[in-house]
Amino acid sequence: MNKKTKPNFKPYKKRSAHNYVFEMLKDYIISGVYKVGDQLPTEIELSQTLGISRAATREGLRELEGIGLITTVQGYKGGRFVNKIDSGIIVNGLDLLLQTQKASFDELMEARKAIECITVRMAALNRSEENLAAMSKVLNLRVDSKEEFYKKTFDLHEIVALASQNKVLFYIVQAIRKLIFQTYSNIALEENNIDLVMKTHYAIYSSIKNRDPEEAEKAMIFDIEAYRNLYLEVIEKHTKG
Amino acid sequence: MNKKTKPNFKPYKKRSAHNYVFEMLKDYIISGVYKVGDQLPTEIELSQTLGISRAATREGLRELEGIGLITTVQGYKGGRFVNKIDSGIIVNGLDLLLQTQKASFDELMEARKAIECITVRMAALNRSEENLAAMSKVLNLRVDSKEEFYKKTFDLHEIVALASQNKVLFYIVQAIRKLIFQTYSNIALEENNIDLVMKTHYAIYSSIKNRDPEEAEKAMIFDIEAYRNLYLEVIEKHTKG
DNA sequence: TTACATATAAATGTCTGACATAGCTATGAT
DNA sequence: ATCATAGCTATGTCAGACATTTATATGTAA
Repeated sequence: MNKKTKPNFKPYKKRSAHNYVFEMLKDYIISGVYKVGDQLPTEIELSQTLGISRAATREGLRELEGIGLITTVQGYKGGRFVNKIDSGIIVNGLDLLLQTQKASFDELMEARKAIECITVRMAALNRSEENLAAMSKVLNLRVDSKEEFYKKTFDLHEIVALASQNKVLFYIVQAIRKLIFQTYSNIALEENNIDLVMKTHYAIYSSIKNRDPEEAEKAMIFDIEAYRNLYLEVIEKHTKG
Repeated sequence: MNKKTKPNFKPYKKRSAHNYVFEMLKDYIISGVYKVGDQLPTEIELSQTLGISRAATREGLRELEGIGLITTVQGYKGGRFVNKIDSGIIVNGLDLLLQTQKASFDELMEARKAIECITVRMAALNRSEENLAAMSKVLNLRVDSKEEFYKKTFDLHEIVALASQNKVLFYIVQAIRKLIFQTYSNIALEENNIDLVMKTHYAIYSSIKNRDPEEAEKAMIFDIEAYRNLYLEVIEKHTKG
């Protein structure tokens, strides 16, 4: 038997201590033993229970923190707490990726348009009555500040994506939208722009209600391009002023 | 001034030691000071340079490992090495998300179809001559094993996504495809299936060459649904046998 | 010469135990 | 009532020793 082809038998399952902590807690969190908001055992408890030093235990916990599964809080009543697992868990990775690969604002908006358009079409075909009710409720909300209006906009798009009845698309749309708003922040809407956005949102709602994918897509395109243009205008002003 | 509204002034930027290590190295990696494959300074060097204990340094490194930026290798010629930043960096997060939210195989395939269809349409409109040449080269490759055929299939879809000229879509398509193949592994293709797939791939290539988005989308749908059906057949057999 | 065993080197991995710090809570003085 | 303070409980940090891993170099025997 050649040296090169000799199989490299490894001892049965000899993981490092820190990795053991990481994998074990990850599994517990994924399988729901620890739920959102739950506090993990303290470092000391964990290390004593597992027979692993505090240092190695902390390394495992730090890796969990890296992938976004837990949050660490120092001080009295502090500890490690299980995060909610939502689209946020891919936003950082996507951000990192697009930053290093130097993706442009236009590419991001184009991708958003492409994906959110197909999503709104599916929403028009698959929406439930509850989805409609939720959209209607959000549309009829009175808002008193721009912040509330942004929130309302975010919520509406979220329900639309949800109405597609496809979780994968839902989370991807959410992630892209979050990334756009966190990277390029919110534009300063003028009163007349608010009116325009509200009309467009109502058009999206109507066409979804009428199960009309063509119209829904048109309205969505209009909405997204309006945002894009507003953003570019603001940029324009800034670079000039 | 009320207690509740009293601003909580924090000392100017007092980060924890481990977080300092994490952020600093992250910035260096993102900005390209450390490039793909580069070895970071050893723990000891880092901790001595920064005046931070080895334990805290290791925690920061472990967090970097969590987000997928570096890989740790033990032993002689070991160390910490900078990873390639590609779609892989979001695959784990997406996997985690879909696992906990219990997204189905069908939802994943449907999302893939939706996104890869719009991507192939854009490819048909935006493809460059280089893209065509790359596709042609892959299509004409002789393959001797199923593994090589899988690789070939993967490469073709990758070039198609690239031809859309949109990095965001490219990475999202890649991430979804990787997730599908790593989760549901590869189906056992029969000889006649290979022929079918090759014909379909050629149809995708032709329609992109002809700048025909409609035909390109049709071919892509055919390709994806064929894969889906083959997979379901295999599952069927397994549950019966 | 070749194959195999062994030593070495250079990195990460682990452990212990002490002390520092953060931040909510309760207590007591004004 | 308000403010300062001490205490509690968690994480944060440190120093220093020793263990483990693994490629490479070295030596040894067939």
